[in-house]
Amino acid sequence: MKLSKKGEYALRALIDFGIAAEVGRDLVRTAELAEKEKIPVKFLEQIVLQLKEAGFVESQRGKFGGYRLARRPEEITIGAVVRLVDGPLAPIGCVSQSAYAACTCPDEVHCGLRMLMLDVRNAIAGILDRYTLGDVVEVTLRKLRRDGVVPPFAPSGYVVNAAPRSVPQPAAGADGIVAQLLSSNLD
Amino acid sequence: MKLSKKGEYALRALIDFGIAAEVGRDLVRTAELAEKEKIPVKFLEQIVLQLKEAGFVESQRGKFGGYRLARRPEEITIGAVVRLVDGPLAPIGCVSQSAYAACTCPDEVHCGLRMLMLDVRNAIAGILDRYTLGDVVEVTLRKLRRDGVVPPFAPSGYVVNAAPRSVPQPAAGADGIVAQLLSSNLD
DNA sequence: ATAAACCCTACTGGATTGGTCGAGTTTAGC
DNA sequence: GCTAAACTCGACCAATCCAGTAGGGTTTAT
Repeated sequence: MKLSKKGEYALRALIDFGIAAEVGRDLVRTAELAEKEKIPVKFLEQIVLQLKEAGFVESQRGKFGGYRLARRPEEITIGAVVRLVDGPLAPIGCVSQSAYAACTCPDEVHCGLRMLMLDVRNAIAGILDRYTLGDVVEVTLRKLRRDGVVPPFAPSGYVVNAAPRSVPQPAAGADGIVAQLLSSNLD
Repeated sequence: MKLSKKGEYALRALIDFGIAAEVGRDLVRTAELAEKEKIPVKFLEQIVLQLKEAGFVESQRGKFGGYRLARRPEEITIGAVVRLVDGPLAPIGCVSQSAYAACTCPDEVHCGLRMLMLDVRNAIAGILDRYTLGDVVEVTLRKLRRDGVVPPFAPSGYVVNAAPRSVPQPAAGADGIVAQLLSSNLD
């Protein structure tokens, strides 16, 4: 049930673009991002390019160019990014919503395994399609602020406890760690 | 977030062994199972052998031999089987309980992505470690019975609505499809 | 003009997947 | 004890995917 390195890098990159935006930084260069995230530059370039083609990110070419988010972070779900880079979320083709494929089993209708895997796929999608880049950026920034750490990509003169963020709506029915971090004001 | 073919076949095989046991059939031959499930025989042999080494299944060698479950179906969680065949459930090493591996990201403590992936891994494990082979067999048999289909591996003379099953305890807090199927007496 | 950035395509070594093949070894029944 | 039917074991294999490398080409600010 793995997320590929590519998928991980894509998400890390987007999160960093989100943090940069939040912190008042416009463009971020791939070289800079690669160094910070310890990702091979040329590999990251490919990934970010794919993110651009998909409309998650936009670029400024030429000297002093770079990348930035093309949409508001709350409009980018994690699920959409993972599907783009790693394909369907479902563990098995016969329960995929976005890319159904009949399985080889002789009796799909009575297949208990299929029901179970449907639960798994719904659980995964329930999280990944519910939370957005905005949520993850928010969680990350909160943790950084709590520890008094200056966020990456902050322009010089950035003050750590600058903007007290508006508390976002916790996702209904969610009881995971992210939901807790988002709904509580502590930690 | 895929389950491998091997993992799928392993589960399908175990479910069939479970059904066979439930239906009064002792040993099942790999050839028979392979044909029913449309799995290449030699591939299935390898898989079943691995299931035997792990103690899920036991064999009777020689003519008229075959395989059967080595434990009660309620004692075999789906998660244990998937871990055996496909490795850790966690989408990413740094949130794996059974096989933690530090990720390459520079700041694991403040990583929002990690929190999110921890939620995902908990959601997956919450399902796969909660439900057992017994649950899946039960769901499958119920659906078959509802439609008046005679289960596979039933010995001749098997009566479809034979044993009214005891209603198992629905897993607390679970709200997936499997939980519903297990807790309701209809459908 | 030049340097610094993004853009694009091709390639590649290693691992994994999803098997196949060919022989053992064990056992039931004649 | 012979034989057929089953499990057991190890090697092999083609294709695909993964995780990058490599090497330019194009655009833009100064």
